[in-house]
Amino acid sequence: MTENLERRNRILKAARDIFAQEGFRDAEVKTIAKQAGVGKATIYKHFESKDDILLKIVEENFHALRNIALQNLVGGGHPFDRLEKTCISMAKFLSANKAFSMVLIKEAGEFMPEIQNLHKTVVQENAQFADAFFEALKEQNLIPDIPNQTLLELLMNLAIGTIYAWTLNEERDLVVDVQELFNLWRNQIAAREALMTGE
Amino acid sequence: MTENLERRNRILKAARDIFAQEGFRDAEVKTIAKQAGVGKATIYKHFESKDDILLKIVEENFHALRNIALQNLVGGGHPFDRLEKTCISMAKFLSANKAFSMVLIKEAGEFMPEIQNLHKTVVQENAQFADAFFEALKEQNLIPDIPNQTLLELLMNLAIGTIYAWTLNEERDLVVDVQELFNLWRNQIAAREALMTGE
Amino acid sequence: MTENLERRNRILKAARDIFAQEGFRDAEVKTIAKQAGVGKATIYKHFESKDDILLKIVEENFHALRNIALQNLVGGGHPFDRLEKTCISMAKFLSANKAFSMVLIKEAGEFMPEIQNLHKTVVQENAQFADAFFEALKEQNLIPDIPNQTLLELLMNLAIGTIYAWTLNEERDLVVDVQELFNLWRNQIAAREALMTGE
Amino acid sequence: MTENLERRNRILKAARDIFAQEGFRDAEVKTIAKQAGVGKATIYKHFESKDDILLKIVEENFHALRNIALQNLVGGGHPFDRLEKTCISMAKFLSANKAFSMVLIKEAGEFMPEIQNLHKTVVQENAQFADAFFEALKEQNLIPDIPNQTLLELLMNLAIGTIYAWTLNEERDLVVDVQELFNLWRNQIAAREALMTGE
DNA sequence: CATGAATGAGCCTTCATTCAT
DNA sequence: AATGAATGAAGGCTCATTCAT
Repeated sequence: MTENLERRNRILKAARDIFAQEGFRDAEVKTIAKQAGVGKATIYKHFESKDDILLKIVEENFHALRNIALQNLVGGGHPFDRLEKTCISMAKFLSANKAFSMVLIKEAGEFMPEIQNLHKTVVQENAQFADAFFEALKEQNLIPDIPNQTLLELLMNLAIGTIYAWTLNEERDLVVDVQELFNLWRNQIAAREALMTGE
Repeated sequence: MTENLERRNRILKAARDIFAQEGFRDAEVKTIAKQAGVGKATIYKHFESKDDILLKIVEENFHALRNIALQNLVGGGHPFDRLEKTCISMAKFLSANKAFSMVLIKEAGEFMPEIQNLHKTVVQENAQFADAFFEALKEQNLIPDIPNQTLLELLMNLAIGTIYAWTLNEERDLVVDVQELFNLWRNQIAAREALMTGE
Repeated sequence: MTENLERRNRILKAARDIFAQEGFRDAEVKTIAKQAGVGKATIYKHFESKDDILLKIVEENFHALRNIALQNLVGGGHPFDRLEKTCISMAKFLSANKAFSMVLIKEAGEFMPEIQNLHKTVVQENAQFADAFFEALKEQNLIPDIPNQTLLELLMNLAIGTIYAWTLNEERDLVVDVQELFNLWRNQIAAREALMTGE
Repeated sequence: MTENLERRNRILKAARDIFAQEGFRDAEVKTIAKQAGVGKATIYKHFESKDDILLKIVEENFHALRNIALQNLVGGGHPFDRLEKTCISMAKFLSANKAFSMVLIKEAGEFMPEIQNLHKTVVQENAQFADAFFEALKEQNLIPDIPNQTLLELLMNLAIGTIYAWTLNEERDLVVDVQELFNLWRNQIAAREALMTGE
């Protein structure tokens, strides 16, 4: 049974890689099978169709990514630190699953309604969660006093853009990029603090 | 001959729309031909292959986009205003050519090495140009004193993320989004100015 | 256009032959295409699917067969002679279209509900027609005074059995077989006449 | 060992039913295995291939059918009565094994040369046997004085047609149909006797 | 010259058969 | 010894591309 699971994971991994390299449409089931070291028919024992493989990849990784976000955000400590820790953790996950990230960016929202729904759901969930979070940060003047929705979109767009650029560039390191973003942010905050108090 | 050109443009426009709606791989040449009001074979009189159509779409729009950027950046006025004007102009172009934008986001970097090269070229060109630009802005403390390369990447990522989100969301208005971004920026700068001078 | 029709008929003929030789399920579209001298895709320009080809073969030949029956039955002359002429004509048609006959016998009633419906329709139509016909024959004592339905089934079964045996045997000649059947019948009638009148 | 035999019979029965319902080509080995309550591999312990199952089904039932024919024909009593008893017995066997009958009618002569050979063998055997039989009937004027070969074919065709129609029609009862055929025959003979003697 | 009919390479998926447990 | 998971050959159908009209 664990043998079975291991095989399933090999297929998923192979599919992620192939989808990431060649795109979903261009990827052939035959290639995935070869890369996974299984026969073509075996794939259809584990998944209903080629579409189903993509769906499962997105679903399972989305699930993992959401768990990472939730676990890091709800911890103790300063909200800003928690945000940083969360983003770094997510960046690490995406970095460790670059193939998934590429698939997500490439095929998201275009291929299957299921993926679109997933996307919307996650955005909504995060939106609600982020609301309370932003307020806490604003109280300490750590972020500008602009509408939470605007802030979320701003951060999301920056995040998506950063991830998108990273998927296109072999030499980029997403975790470093994110870390530098926070460093920059901290510096800006510190500079402002200095302006307000120092003078 | 002008008849010919008009036909070619009809094909390009149709292809942009179909590619944007269905994705490059799912789009059928037959559909493009029907939408363009020409026969399938006519398409092959103007383009070498289906791939070639995509390439030409990206090339020509990239060219137009670059021209917009150059024309706006090199003008007179305050560098920050020029940046804003440039971004707004580019947003308007992308907004007016949403199909192209969607195609670019969806297929960029994945499909053909040619597109990747285009992308890199444009980034490099802009990098060199931006260098002088950023320095001017920094001199007036309009942007933080961080490496130009970092700044460029930051802005590019934010831009790409904003565009990406816009392509996925029917209700978004890219020009408005970009304008708000600059408004926010101006407000932040103003707030800091107040801090420095007001006290 | 007539070119198109001729191509369609070539495909139908090829399909009939291949279906007759190898059975519907074992027959490959590729083989039919090769035999018809067209490409595989051309077949799908004329027919929706492999199933559709079979359906069309049966429909069109059923139609022709029904016309033959109707045209011969309604003519003038003695009812018995008309019956004989009709059966002989049908036998000639089946004989000239042995591939169709084999397909009909092999796949009838098993493969598609459409074919079953066709069969029922034809039987019902013939049943109504036959009713009047049998009565005329009975009045002259040319057939036994048993229910028409029974008579029809008897004849139908004999016909089907004769055709079935013919499809399995390369050396048989259906027209000769049917002719002999009628000769035998006439002899029997004559013998009975002799008995009744002669003595 | 008897355990083994019982298993084999379960497989044969299941195969008969599935073949009858879905046709040989459409029937899946998996389905047969499930219906028989055994694993797929077990089937291949008992039979060489899917084809082999069909062959064995036909062979064994043909054997049984031939035994029924021989046992009833060689008994005492009037030849005509023996013929009737034989046909009724065979009809009963076919009726009790409708699945086999359907398989036989559907796949006979088309699928495997082996089945064709079986068919020919049985026909020839019956032909020789029938020869003596017909002569006896002719002596009593119970059948017309036409060549035995013709008579046999006539009867065979009628039999095959009757069976064929029965396999296509859920509501038919083969035994009743055959019985009525003989009743009709007897009535006709009686009527002729009356003509000859009555006058 | 513009066209759409023709084409075959190629894809996803199925299923008879094998083999490791 | 019985099994079902694994497999690859094969088949129906599609679509980018060509070509005859």
